[in-house]
Amino acid sequence: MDKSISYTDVISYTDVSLKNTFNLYEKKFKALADQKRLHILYEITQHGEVCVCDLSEKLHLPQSKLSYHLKILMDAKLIEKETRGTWSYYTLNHSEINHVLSEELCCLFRRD
Amino acid sequence: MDKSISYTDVISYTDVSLKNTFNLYEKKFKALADQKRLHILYEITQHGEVCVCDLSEKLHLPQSKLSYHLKILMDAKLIEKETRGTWSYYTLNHSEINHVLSEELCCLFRRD
DNA sequence: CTTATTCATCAATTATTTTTGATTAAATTG
DNA sequence: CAATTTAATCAAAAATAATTGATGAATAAG
Repeated sequence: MDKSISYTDVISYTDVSLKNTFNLYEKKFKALADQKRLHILYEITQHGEVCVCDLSEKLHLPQSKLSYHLKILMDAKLIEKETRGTWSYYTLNHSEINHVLSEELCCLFRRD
Repeated sequence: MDKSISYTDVISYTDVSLKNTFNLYEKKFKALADQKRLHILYEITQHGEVCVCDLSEKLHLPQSKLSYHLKILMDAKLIEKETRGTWSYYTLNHSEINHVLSEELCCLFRRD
């Protein structure tokens, strides 16, 4: 049994809410920390909404890879999904994106 | 020899500058995508400037780990270093930070 | 009801990032 | 100059994340 004290333990002990805050933003920035996912956000920003098949053509990526990356963006709440028929349409979660990203990133990864 | 065409190849062929843009932001968001590094930025935001030994106490992390994480923030140009004597003092690179992060993150990871 | 389409999920492999402990370098102090 | 302090770097190991190809679920269309 490992009884050593980890970074996370110490921080949670001294300041739980701060630790939760870092945790939350870590997840969001991790989702943003990938070229392919930034390209996905760019395409959604440009077109308003896109389906997986649209993205597959634009990014030259197979469907399984796109589903993987879209899930990461979804879990970080940076995008939202609406299913119509067999298609899934993805859109930006503006409030979350705009909360994190500066206005200067408008039209690249966010929309005003 | 691998002749398969990668995502990066295709994108650079069709739009070099867009690919470079994604590359640049990927690096910045990667630097932000870690609890410990967010905590480092928070401490710098709070105190204006900090040395590695300050951070070691505050975050309960060994020096080598901090140097590693500080280098990642430096490479992403999110922080700057000034060495005085045997100490290295780290400060925020406000223009870069504020270019990327929203004003709503003021006082957490940026300063206005 | 059979076939086709769209997309999510899964397990195994591969790649990347982080940690660890030690070593090195530079500046300071006695 | 020898000893100490501060911090960067390095190589090996451990931990995480991404890719791959296949399978399965849901809807639509013939």
